[in-house]
Amino acid sequence: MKEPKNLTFSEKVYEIVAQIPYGRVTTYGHIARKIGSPQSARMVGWAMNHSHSYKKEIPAHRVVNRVGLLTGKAHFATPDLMQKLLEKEGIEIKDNQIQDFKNILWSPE
DNA sequence: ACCATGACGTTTC
DNA sequence: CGAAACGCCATGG
Repeated sequence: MKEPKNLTFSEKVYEIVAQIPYGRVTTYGHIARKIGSPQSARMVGWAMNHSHSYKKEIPAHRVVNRVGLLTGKAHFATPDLMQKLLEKEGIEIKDNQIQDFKNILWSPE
C-alpha cells in the first residue's frame, strides 16, 4: 500500500486495537471516540481493512460494531475465521453476534 | 482540487 | 419496533 511517514489516523487506530486484552472486544465507535472523532467510526473500519499493511499484526477480530455484530468477518481470510478466533478466546457467538457483548466489551483508556 | 468509497453511528420515516 | 437515509471524515484515483 503506502508507507505513512507520519502518524496517520490509521496508525492511531492500530495502536488502540493492539491494546485490546485477550478475550475482550471493542467497537469502532469507542476507538473513534478515543482518537477524538466520535463520528469517524467509518475511518476506523477503513483502517482495519488495511491492518495487514501495518508492521504488526492487528487483532481485528476483537473489533466489532456497536451491537457486537461481526460485520467485518467477510474481510478476513475466511468468513468464519473471525468467529473462530473469538470463540477460541472464550467469547460465545451466535449468528455473527457476540453473546454477553457488554460484559466482554473493553473500552480504550 | 474534486469525486468516489467505506470492517459505522445516529437520526428519521 | 424495523428499515432506510444522512452524516461523518480519511484515503485513493
